[in-house]
Amino acid sequence: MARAASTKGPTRIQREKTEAILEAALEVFATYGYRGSTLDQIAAKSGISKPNILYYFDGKETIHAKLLARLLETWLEPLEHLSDAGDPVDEICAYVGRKLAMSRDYPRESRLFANEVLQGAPRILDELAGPLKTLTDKKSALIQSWINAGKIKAIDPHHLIFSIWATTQHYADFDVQVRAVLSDKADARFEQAAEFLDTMYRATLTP
Amino acid sequence: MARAASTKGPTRIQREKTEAILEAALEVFATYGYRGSTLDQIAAKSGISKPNILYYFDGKETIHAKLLARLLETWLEPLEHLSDAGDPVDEICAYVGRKLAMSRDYPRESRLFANEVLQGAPRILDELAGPLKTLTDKKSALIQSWINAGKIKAIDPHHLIFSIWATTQHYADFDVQVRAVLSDKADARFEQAAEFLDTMYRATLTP
DNA sequence: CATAGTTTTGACCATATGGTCAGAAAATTA
DNA sequence: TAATTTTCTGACCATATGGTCAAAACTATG
Repeated sequence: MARAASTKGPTRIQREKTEAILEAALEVFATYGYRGSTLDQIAAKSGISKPNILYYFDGKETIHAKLLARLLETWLEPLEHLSDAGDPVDEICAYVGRKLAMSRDYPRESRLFANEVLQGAPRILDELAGPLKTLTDKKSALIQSWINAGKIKAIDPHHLIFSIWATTQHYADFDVQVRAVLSDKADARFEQAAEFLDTMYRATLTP
Repeated sequence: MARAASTKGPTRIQREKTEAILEAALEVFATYGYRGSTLDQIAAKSGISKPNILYYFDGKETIHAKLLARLLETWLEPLEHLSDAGDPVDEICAYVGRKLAMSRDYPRESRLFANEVLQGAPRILDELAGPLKTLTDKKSALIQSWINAGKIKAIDPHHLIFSIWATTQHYADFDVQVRAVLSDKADARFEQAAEFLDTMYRATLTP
């Protein structure tokens, strides 16, 4: 079996191969979705034979589950960092910036998530209704407290968060479209987006 | 063959069956993406046997292509209606409203499009780089003229349009997530969104 | 280096899936 | 109603795909 004895951790080979498989799988799943992806594609991309992949993972489902679990760990992080330390408007704009940076630096993760949610989130519905909702409610309350204190304009906190998710993830999920429309100016899309979004959210929030 | 003689149009049966197949196919493709969908699913949902489906359409690909072609016809319509007739801010907000209404009334079409673009738009890349880019450039120029005339605040027109697409389509494409987060208040999501987006874009655009 | 443990593979299997086809059933027309 | 055309189906096929397994190849260690 691939699982090493409980006392020792995974061997070097196990770590390397497991990582190579997950790396290739992320690429494939993010591009074609769960059902559209095949073990043969992952095998080809990782350079690891299909039976060997199944030596390290129980099956296609398990690989996908592992990727999603990893993703969810880091996905909520930017929002968690939203605190009442600094100026509310700056705080929210900083969150927008972090989220946009994630679209730039981890577009595959964004697409993996988008594919999953778009298809009804069959494998992560519990996470959405649980941890995600809990965190969103908590941060919405924080935003509401800022509104009550007159520090930002009165808007619906939940929908503000939705709009931030939508506008930032758009640059990863709809990248092909963004590039097609911007064509020659596409290279600067993230800098342009950063400036536009900063302007928009400052205008929206500044009292 | 299913194709009627060139002189006569399609028969009643042809119209009905073709429509039933496309209706079922839209449902299936929007939910599972192209590769994730099967003819058997479409057959089951439409109540038309697989061989009979293939009597009306050349194959899976053709059905999908037909749906995309139809979609693109109507997809750009809301943006085309953006004119310099009324007040610029009202015009843009009206466009946001139309786009949000499409997410509410045609969520499957939105998801079909999202699935396609998310996976690299292999079948509609030409449409994006052609008609979509042309229209977007034209309307960006209109928005820029409003900026030059001092009628709205100076923002990047292309990214304004992206943000409108993102925020409105989010309510169709990420519906599961929106509902999970709003839970008991989910029923009113479109009214809430309409109000929030109107507020945000007025704040962003009003000079 | 010999042995025990780990990793890798080729061959293979069962099922799913897109698609074909000859002929039956139904509808239309003469 | 008989002939003709359109619509529909069961049986079938080729390929793709997730997964299995026995044995080979490799690695680490006493």
